[in-house]
Amino acid sequence: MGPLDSYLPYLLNRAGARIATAFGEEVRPLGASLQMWRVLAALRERDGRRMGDLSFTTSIEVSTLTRLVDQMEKKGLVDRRDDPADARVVLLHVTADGKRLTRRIVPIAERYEKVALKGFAPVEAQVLRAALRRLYANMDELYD
Amino acid sequence: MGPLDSYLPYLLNRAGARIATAFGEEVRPLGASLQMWRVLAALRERDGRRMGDLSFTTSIEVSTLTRLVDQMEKKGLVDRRDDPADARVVLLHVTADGKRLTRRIVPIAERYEKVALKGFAPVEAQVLRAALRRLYANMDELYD
DNA sequence: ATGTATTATTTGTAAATGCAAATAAATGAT
DNA sequence: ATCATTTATTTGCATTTACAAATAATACAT
Repeated sequence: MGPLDSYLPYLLNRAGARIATAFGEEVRPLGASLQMWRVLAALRERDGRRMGDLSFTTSIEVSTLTRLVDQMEKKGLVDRRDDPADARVVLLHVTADGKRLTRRIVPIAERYEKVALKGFAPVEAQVLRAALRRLYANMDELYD
Repeated sequence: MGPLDSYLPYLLNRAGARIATAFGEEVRPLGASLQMWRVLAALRERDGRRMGDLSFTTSIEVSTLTRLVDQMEKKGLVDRRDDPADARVVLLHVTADGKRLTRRIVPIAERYEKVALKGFAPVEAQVLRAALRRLYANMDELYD
């Protein structure tokens, strides 16, 4: 029907990709990537999480996450520990360096939030966030 | 500050990735991918476009696009032609098969639009689209 | 208690992506 | 007219990613 830039998936991807790229460039000098930031942000909410849990909350595929965590471990940002209760499980913990890095990224993330939402009233921003959550939930229905 | 799922870039990416994946699965049986559909949709708006132009309107990186178009050409969906006015330029044209495929994908794209926006009033959908365009434009300001 | 099914993570492998360099052609300045 | 600069596309290469298979450990049923 309409032109490409009226398609929601396109608009969504385009905007998402642009923010992701810009943000990624911003945190690269700190030795991090967007995905690493996601993991750090998830661990900031709750530390010592299992891989599957992290995969779910960050929306990073588990096999991708494994390799990402490999890198983060090499950089000394996180720590894989065994779960005493279940030997299959790996619990991921932030290190002191990881926390330091997190503290440096937080203000960048906040700035990006501002730049992306420039000209949006607070209500509009909340409406947008709500819409994106709804949209995400709607896609669940396709999995039956 | 808040939890990961209050960050706009995350919400955006998560929703975008989910739609992209689902849509991709849907069109794979037809021998297409999401990105191919983007190219076809752009050519449906206007045929005989140059690579750089297509890259811009589809938001697909030029080098990625080159290889994507290689595949599409092999499948007989599009046709690379020389621009008589400028020998550097490649003009991309849809073939009859490409048009046939496009006609088969259009209804799928429309269905996805509906599924993604289920429960949204038409106004809400338009507000969302406008917000995504604005957000995309806002990111331009970072390139100075 | 033993075998089967389930769950958690990792590894193999192939495809997609993006940056930078290479190629090729046009434009503009001298 | 010739050379340097810019523009358009492609290729080289390294990184990211995802699916599926492999590995390892628990849980469940008999």
